[in-house]
Amino acid sequence: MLQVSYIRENRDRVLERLAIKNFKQPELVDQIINMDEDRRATQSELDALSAEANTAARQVGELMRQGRKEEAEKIKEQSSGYKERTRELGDKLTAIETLLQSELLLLPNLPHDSVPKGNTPEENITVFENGAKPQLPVNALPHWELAAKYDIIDFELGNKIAGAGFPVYKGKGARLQRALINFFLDHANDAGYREMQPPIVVNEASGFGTGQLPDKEGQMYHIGIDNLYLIPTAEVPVTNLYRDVIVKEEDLPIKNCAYTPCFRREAGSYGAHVRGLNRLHQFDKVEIVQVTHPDNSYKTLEEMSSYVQSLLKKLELPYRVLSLCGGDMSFTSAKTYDMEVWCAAQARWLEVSSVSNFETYQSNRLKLRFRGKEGKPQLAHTLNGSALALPRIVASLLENNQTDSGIRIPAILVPYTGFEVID
RNA sequence: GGAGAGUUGGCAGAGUGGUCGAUUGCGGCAGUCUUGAAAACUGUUGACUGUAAUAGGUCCGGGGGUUCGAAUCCCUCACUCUCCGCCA
Repeated sequence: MLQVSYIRENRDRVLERLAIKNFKQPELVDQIINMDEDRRATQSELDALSAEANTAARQVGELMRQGRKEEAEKIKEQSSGYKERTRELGDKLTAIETLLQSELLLLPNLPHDSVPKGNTPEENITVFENGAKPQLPVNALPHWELAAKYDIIDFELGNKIAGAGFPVYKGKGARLQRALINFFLDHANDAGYREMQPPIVVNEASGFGTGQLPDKEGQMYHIGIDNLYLIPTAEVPVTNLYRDVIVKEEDLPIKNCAYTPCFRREAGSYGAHVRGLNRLHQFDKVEIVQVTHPDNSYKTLEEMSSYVQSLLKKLELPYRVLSLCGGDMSFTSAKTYDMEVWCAAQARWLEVSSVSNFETYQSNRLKLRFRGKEGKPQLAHTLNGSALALPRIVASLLENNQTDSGIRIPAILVPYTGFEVID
């Protein structure tokens, strides 16, 4: 959520940046500014009235103490009207504030100056590409067929016990999952990220804190009886650890990592692009999250991007890095890099990580602040990224590394899997 | 699932209708002392809103009520803890 004070003081810049994001309702900006003016006027009116009422009440107390009952009674009578008038003004103020809040929630984050213009994925800019695409034999198989051939991932069984999008990993397939999780966690720890193991359900307040609620309610699995949500990403519980927190400036940056399963309803998805592991309702992911000083967040974004790339290099996967254009970035992000791996048999790039700087957009909602040596608490910046999401990494490993004698496991993973080939 | 207790500032913990945004202790910060540190002593120390700066206003789990006046009384919701039961 953007800060009203910032919008008020930087109207033209806000409009200009929103245009980069292809925002369709620029008129909201002026509406918000006007509403805020109205809010402040009403607030000061109410404040003045409350001050009067407070003074009168204090006088009554003072007179009673002195035993001057009659005078006290007189002021009491005069004061009886305050209640209704403050209530009226208070109701008006609440109404304005509620409306203002709901309009503020409609404004996306402002894209950083370095974010390219554009509305569609085609307009994203490839900033880096690494690794050669493997040349596969003509009889190469897509990963879902490889999964069946080697009996390592069973979509049918998952279908039977849960539903589509909930695969069962078997034997070496299951061990590969476990190996990847440990590989990712170990490297994140080495890179200074403190491991957390959060709940995989969250309450409503947490859903609001990171912005999944109210707008993405339908994307999460909801446990109605207890009013809890299955997390769509570890970002939600981990970032919410710092909700309503004022940290010390010297404790920044805070670096956390977490492995969790992730649950997404993916309502409305269909077609060949969601086959096999390409899109699932439940998948595993290691997430990295940072809370930084505003001065350092863009340097941190580059570091996180490099870190994710280092994992892809170690896994020997061909990948590219995209700088997302304004129109393709998520609502809450100020700048995003997507990492995509090449899946040779499908001949497609698949997104395996998205690294974003949210600047103060999340922290404003979360009330996540830091306090320096002097001065008032100010909002910190938050960033997060996948490091990494498993299914598409597995898809890419299976497709790219298929040979006549089985699927080759990259050397870095062998200590984790305990085997070199899936056959 | 049954019964009970509780929710106050970074933490602990007072406060049961009127100078209470809140006693006190710890912690933090600054100073005195010291070569330096510790100890001791002194002072200081919540957030939000608002103003050019003052002032003013709001906040004692959330919401509502009673009252001239509510942290304090009433209603309601949420959450936490303890004991019993069940159980990985």
